Amino acid sequence: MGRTADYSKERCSVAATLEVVGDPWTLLILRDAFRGVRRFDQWQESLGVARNVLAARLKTLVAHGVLEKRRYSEHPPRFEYRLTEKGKDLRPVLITLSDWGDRHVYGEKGPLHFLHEPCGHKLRPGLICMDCGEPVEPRSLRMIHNPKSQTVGEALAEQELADLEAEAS
Amino acid sequence: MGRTADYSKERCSVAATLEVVGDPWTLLILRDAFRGVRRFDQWQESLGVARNVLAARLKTLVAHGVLEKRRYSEHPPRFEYRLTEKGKDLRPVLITLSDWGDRHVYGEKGPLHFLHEPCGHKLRPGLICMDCGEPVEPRSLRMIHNPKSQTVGEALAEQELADLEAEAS
DNA sequence: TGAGTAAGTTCCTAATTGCAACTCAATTCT
DNA sequence: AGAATTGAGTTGCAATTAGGAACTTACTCA
Repeated sequence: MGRTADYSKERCSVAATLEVVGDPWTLLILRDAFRGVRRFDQWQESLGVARNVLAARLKTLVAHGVLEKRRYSEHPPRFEYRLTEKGKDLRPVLITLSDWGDRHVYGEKGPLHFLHEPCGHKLRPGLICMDCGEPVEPRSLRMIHNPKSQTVGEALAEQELADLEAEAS
Repeated sequence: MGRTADYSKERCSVAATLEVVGDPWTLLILRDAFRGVRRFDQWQESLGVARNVLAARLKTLVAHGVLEKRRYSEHPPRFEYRLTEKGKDLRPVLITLSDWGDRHVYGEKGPLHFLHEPCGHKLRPGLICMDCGEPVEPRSLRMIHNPKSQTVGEALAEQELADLEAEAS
């Protein structure tokens, strides 16, 4: 049937996230959004992505509540896309992706990095457990998987309903 | 020309990582690898991915040094795939993806989570700066982008050379 | 001898991406 | 005033890719 990967029958939070941001280009669109890109043509020029694909991606990101579409000019009707809080919460994903690319593809000379202003260093991110404050060691984690929970598709549908209700109020 | 997203001309560590793990299914293949999956048919059954696609993904993950292919039986020739150190370093990416899905799709009732054994809580991951130890606040980061650095394609090519030399020695 | 398993490969079809050109509404240059 | 430009897409077509199922290869086990 040739459609692209469909994770909606998985029961997994990783798959759930990928169902929203896992399409080709989507994460780079979001990277640009964090850099301040808000308009169609800025993305198009920055990424060189096909315009129809960009239009489709923006539409689904808006549908999932990651970006918000706003009219910023009435008279020539013009729109911009801004990260919602939900979208901004994806920053750690971008940071960890960037860090891996830096260390394993570019070998410390990465072209994109984050400056941590309080200390003035290039950010080397580390994960901690917010409950005990300790750094997360690989050995200290157990992966737990509850096969009885909702599928990604079910959870996304419910999420959309909740979004609609929130808007209505 | 209809080929799927090609990030190799970007100059960006995020794009670099996605060039390696950004194909459909790849991150779920890695998620399973972290859960202990090592064999072709285990992945095939767990994901329901087409076998040709799975074979192709495993091949590129091995080529990029994220997985290692080992023969675990001589006589019926049988192979398994294990995460390399480079592959294990992707764990923070999976953790942040999982955390976002948990919070924004499943709403705290996620089907997959990580148990932090030292403190016994479900892991709520937080990012810190490893230089100063402070938590990373969105406001405290500046994104720096050096447009003169290598493209993703150049860096990956160099990386592969380095891998080959390391093997030869 | 026949069934079963692991790890793929091959073949075909259907979706999707990529690309370029085109639309539409309004604004600015000449 | 008319022409060109800008922003934000849409439309149509060709080239790939993913999906699906069957087929191969090389053994083991009953």
